[in-house]
Amino acid sequence: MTEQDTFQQRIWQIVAAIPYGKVTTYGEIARLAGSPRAARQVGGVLKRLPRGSKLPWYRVINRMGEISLTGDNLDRQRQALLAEGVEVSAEGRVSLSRYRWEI
DNA sequence: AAACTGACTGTTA
DNA sequence: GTAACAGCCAGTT
Repeated sequence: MTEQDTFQQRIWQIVAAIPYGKVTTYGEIARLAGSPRAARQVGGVLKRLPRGSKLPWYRVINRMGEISLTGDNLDRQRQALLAEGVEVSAEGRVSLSRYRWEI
């Protein structure tokens, strides 16, 4: 890692800006970061977040309005969203029309 | 340097 | 609504 403006740093900054109680998608973050085709890499950045990071990584879901994680990880993300008032089904479904972060 | 990986997405059927 | 597929590209090995 360097001191330059890396892709990872741009992702961190954008995720940090997602408002409380709102969600956005991997693809939208990629677009805001200037790499509209790098949605998959956004997931990669979040996967490798340092332990103890304060970033609201759990506000990022996929374009279908679903949590992309599975198993226990899905449940952790679901609980984090429920804790800020975002309705999430047991399967990890969120209503994008209601909770999407609009810039 | 080359190969591999995958918290994704758009298209097609 | 589903499923398969190809492209995608930063990080990791």
